[in-house]
Amino acid sequence: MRYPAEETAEKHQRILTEAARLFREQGFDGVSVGQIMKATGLTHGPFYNHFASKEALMAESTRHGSEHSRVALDAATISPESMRQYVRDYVSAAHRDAPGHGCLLAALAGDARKQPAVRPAFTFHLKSIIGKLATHFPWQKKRNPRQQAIVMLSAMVGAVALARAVDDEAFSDEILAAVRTTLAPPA
Amino acid sequence: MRYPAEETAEKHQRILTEAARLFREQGFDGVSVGQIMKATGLTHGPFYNHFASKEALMAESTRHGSEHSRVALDAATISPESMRQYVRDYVSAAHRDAPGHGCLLAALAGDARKQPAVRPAFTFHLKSIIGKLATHFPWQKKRNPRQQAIVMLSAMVGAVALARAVDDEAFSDEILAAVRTTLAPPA
DNA sequence: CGTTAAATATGACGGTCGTCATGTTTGATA
DNA sequence: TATCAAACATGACGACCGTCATATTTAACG
Repeated sequence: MRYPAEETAEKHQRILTEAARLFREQGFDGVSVGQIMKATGLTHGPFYNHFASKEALMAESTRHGSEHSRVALDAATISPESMRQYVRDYVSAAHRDAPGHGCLLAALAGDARKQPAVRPAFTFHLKSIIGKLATHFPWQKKRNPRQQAIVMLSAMVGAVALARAVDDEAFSDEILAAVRTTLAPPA
Repeated sequence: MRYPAEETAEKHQRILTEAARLFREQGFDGVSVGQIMKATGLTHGPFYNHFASKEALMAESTRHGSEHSRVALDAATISPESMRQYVRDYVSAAHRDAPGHGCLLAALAGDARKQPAVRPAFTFHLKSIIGKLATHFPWQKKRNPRQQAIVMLSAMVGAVALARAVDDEAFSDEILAAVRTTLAPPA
């Protein structure tokens, strides 16, 4: 049956949203097309009415997630304190425990290396985040804000990735606390 | 044919070594048992004469790679300058371009999260590296060496992971240079 | 209003993977 | 020396995956 254009567009967005979540939770290879379609309430068949291939979906869902994340960071640029809070929230147990709703960079850096189709979107996203951090974070030393932003974001991404990989909750918390208090000590 | 015990032990080690390399290059899910056996010069059959399952191999190859890496870091603890050089070599283009011969943490952090069997070895390795860094790196400020070590290693791992994921060599180099010169500026 | 084609469900095909079964060879052991 | 079983090669089985084929329904369009 042919469906109204509005419903079709909604389903398209739902596929993108569910894919972005599942990919961050389980990795690109850890999720099948069928699982994604089931998560949207459809069967596996109509997938190719919406996307050319799984690769194309990976790329597009990365762009989709990137846009969402960049909007969130933009909201934090309104004040120095909200920028510090952004960093604290990033390097937090809540973010560690919700990869499906968290940052692309921390969840998919390892996968992006092996997926040529997603690397352009991943690269664009990383450049964008670094640029915003360099411009809006309240740096103590005024020299080399871009270099400081790169180091800070590397530590943020590394800390969350390691905290997620570790099998010892106290140790995981220690990693997050160390990086969090170093980068953005509480007021 | 039954083979001499010595040759069998050699093959066992070769499987471990090749698996550790391939897993770091392509991820746990990106390498099949058959590929690993082929890399050792055997067919897929005898795999189960050496390991109980692919999961068991993942865990054991992680322990194997961990031991290798810890020996390399121990060699660097002989002097403050060699510790700084260790950090410079870690955050380098050479390391970025050779994941198969590089650090477990940067190559497999994302995969370890999804593989319960490898998380104990991964956790042990991370704790070990942090402990050695905290003890032997020539910190400027004498306070909280462990916290500084955690932040430093997070930035190292994050920088290499991001530099590998990015589709722009100049940008990738910039990430490495920023973190390298911040953490261990050349003498 | 009649025609077209888009979106869907069901099902199937080829490939890959982890694992196991089987037969064979031969070092190790008693 | 005779027996045992470990290590190997070949092959197969069942499951899953990405993709495509087909038929059906019906919104959209001329």
